[in-house]
Amino acid sequence: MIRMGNSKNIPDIVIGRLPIYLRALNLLLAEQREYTSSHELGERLGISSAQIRKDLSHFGEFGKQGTGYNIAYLQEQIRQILHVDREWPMAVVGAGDLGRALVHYRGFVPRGFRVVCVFDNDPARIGERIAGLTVQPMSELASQIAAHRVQVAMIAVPLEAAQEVATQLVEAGVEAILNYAPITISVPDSVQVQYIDPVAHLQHMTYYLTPKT
Amino acid sequence: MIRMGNSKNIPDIVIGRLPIYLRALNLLLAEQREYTSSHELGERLGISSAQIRKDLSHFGEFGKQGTGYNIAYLQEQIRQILHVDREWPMAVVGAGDLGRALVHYRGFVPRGFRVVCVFDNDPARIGERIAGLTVQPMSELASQIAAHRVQVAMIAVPLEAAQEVATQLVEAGVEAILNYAPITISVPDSVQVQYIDPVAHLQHMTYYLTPKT
DNA sequence: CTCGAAATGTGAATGCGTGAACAAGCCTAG
DNA sequence: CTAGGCTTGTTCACGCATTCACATTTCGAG
Ligand SMILES: NC(=O)c1ccc[n+]([C@@H]2O[C@H](COP(=O)([O-])OP(=O)(O)OC[C@H]3O[C@@H](n4cnc5c(N)ncnc54)[C@H](O)[C@@H]3O)[C@@H](O)[C@H]2O)c1
Ligand SMILES: NC(=O)c1ccc[n+]([C@@H]2O[C@H](COP(=O)([O-])OP(=O)(O)OC[C@H]3O[C@@H](n4cnc5c(N)ncnc54)[C@H](O)[C@@H]3O)[C@@H](O)[C@H]2O)c1
Repeated sequence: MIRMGNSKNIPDIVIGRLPIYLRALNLLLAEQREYTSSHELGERLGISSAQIRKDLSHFGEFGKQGTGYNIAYLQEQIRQILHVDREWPMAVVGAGDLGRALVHYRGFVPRGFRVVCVFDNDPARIGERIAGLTVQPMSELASQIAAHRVQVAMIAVPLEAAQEVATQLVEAGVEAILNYAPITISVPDSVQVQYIDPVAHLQHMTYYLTPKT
Repeated sequence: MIRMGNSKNIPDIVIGRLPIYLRALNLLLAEQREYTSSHELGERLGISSAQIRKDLSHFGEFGKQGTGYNIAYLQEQIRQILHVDREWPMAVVGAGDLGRALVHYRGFVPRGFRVVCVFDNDPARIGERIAGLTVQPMSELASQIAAHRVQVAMIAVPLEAAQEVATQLVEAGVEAILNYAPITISVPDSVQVQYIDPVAHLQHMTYYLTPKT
């Protein structure tokens, strides 16, 4: 059985680790390496080798006993599992400091994503050009998202506007949202949402610190 | 017993949720609300009310039966638990697109953090002023971090440079690092590390999506 | 060709986190 | 003052995730 449990219900936490494995495999490839092992990967990532083997075993048998994993092959398999063996067009809403950094970011394309449109509601910003894209008014959002077949969007507007923007994105057909505004948004269950809040991470760490001053 | 288990070993995953609770309390306060309940918080955050009550009970008894939680009081308690009832000075390394957005970001100060210095190794960038700060050369890193009593730093350099920068930060005395470069870094166990990799979040979501084209 | 070292994939055991349920306490309405 | 509804803090049971440990396979050295 080449591919067991492919359509089974894989724990979400396992899916969340696959991008980390993929990141590590990219680096190993860049180092001209051909084979690696669950032990080496675990070492680099601070994860137990048993966990890596078990995670991968949900999707098939990618390794060889005594040898380990062929890096290029495993990388390709994980890319297929995560559906990043293609390029996802993305929309960015909010062309402020963060939004502009995201549009400029060259790290998306090599990993399966490309920003294809950017929106703002500030008349002063609309029309501005960022990395080859023109900032569009919100009135263009629905039509642009449809035209570019956009399923993935990033929200980079102030928190007061985040919920409304999320609603507009969902109505336009977006199915996955990465929200940078520090607020939990409400969307239909069928829409994927992830959050990035650097302050939450910082506060998590300061719990363990003793103030110096 | 007013404060039970304060020094006990609280599960790390619980600590990770406290900033989310804090974020929600900030919003409720902004809405002029005085009391809330575990049920309301759970509703807003998509978390079960039982979990919220259990998480909080690790640190003490902050609510009143029949009434719920006083928002301002609970907020203050969580701020103390997380040690953000003060302002942590922070360093930013890397004054590129992302680093500049971080230095400009006005969301740090209201939640307990302030960027006090920023570093880069590009001669063209050194001396540049960003939001009132001057970009410093890496040779200044150790002395500046000591002078400002910096314990927390953010890494916003290309991934090739991230490990070396992390090592320098640790040597300078930094105890917590928020790493934006998409690579797992190696530091002593005594140093806290958190990662932000938007692509990892995006890839996590695309697993659940069906490509439209 | 044989042997030993290395590494996978997987059941079994352990440990941890989550949700259900409830006794006890608080507040308000009447 | 009392009754009823609401909410907390906590116990318990369940289920999920992680780690352990090993049979099995592969490779390379001698
Ligand atoms: N800058 C950072 O480093 C950083 C880091 C983490 C999180 N964030 C979060 O990201 C978001 C954006 O941050 P920023 O620093 O870029 O802010 P910003 O103020 O520079 O940019 C926000 C942009 O959103 C636009 N906007 C406002 N309301 C809008 C609406 N209803 N529809 C469309 N566009 C709208 C504004 O015109 C502005 O251009 C904020 O929620 C912030 O908390 C920022
Ligand atoms: N721009 C984004 O939206 C974004 C999003 C997520 C993650 N990231 C990550 O954040 C990091 C920075 O991204 P960016 O877009 O700002 O890149 P950038 O190239 O614009 O900026 C990087 C800066 O780091 C400086 N630098 C390089 N090597 C250094 C060293 N050894 N010491 C000190 N400074 C050094 C460079 O001079 C440059 O100014 C990258 O690792 C990137 O993958 C960026």
